[in-house]
Amino acid sequence: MSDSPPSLDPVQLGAYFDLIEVTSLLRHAVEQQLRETGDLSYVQFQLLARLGDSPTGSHRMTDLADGVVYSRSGLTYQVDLLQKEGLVVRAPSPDDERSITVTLTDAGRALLAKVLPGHVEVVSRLLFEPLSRDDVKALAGLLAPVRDHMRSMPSRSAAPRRRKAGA
Amino acid sequence: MSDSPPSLDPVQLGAYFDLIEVTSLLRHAVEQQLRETGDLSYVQFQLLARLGDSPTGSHRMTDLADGVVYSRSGLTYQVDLLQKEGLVVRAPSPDDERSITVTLTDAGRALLAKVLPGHVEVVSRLLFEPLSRDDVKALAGLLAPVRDHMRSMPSRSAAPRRRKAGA
DNA sequence: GCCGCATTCTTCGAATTCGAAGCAGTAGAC
DNA sequence: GTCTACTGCTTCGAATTCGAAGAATGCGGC
Repeated sequence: MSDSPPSLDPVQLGAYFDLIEVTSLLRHAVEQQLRETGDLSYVQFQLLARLGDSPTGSHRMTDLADGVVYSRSGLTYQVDLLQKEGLVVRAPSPDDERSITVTLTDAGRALLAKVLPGHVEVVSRLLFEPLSRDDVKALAGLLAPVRDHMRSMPSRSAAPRRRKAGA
Repeated sequence: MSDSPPSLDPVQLGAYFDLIEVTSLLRHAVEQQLRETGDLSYVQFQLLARLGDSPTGSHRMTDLADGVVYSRSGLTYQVDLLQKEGLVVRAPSPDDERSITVTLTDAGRALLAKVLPGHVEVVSRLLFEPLSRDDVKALAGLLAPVRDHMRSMPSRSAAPRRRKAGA
């Protein structure tokens, strides 16, 4: 029940804090750039980018929400906005009537292309400037397993149907 | 004007995406834990933690806002909430009448102590479980320079009062 | 075929978030 | 001393965010 000390290494603590701080600062900077260049929020950009990466240019709502770590209702709201701007289109999925398939339009692709260079520029300048090529490789090698680990974790309420719901 | 290619290395891209994804997932998990254990949002926890770290248990509003990368008005709102809960106290700064000094109360310290173990547990399980001790050291060594670099950057509009505001 | 349960998406209300505007207090020029 | 610009904090309105509840579809056992 208590086989771990109630605190983290100083090194761990530093890594954790820096991780949060670096990401916050990066996000903040990127957000400004996206707002200025394409009037997009960070989530909206992430959604467009994910759709643009897909071979079909489409994804289901649920997969998008999980992908960018966002609430379902929040995603509905954001896709509404994107659709109003003509950047994406909603259509019922062919194989599952419950699902909605979101697809990038040409306008969406164009806007993505318009904001990408500036986005890349900010990320390069803020995140990658102080890192050598090997540093980046090391960072990627460190983060990928963590990502996989987190994605494979039960989402903190995955098995509540386990009788009793005890503890 | 275009001395950098309009795209990132695949390795850079992977590192960037994983960074965002890892932090989003971690934040999400931590948020749930804090909400359940102490009815705190992540920002609120960060604020209490920062105050708890300070030798005096206090900080100026502005420094807190900058520290956690938050808007000034947002910070006012959050400190209001914390004060209503009796977790912090506001007082005018002795040396500068404009500044407000926020100080952690005993109740705040107690709540911090109450949520910390669970917090540490989540971070350990999600972030550090797949990383060896050396991995963590490497990660910290990679992120610290990036943090310093970002903090030293002009905040994207830092020198607009410079005549002409030219590029 | 039919019932119960899970999954998908949306609507709704409440809470949070930000930027712009406003109100002191401070500091430097003169 | 006084004027002007700047800093630190709060108020305000608008936009976003989430979770809970609701409506519709799919899936399994029988």
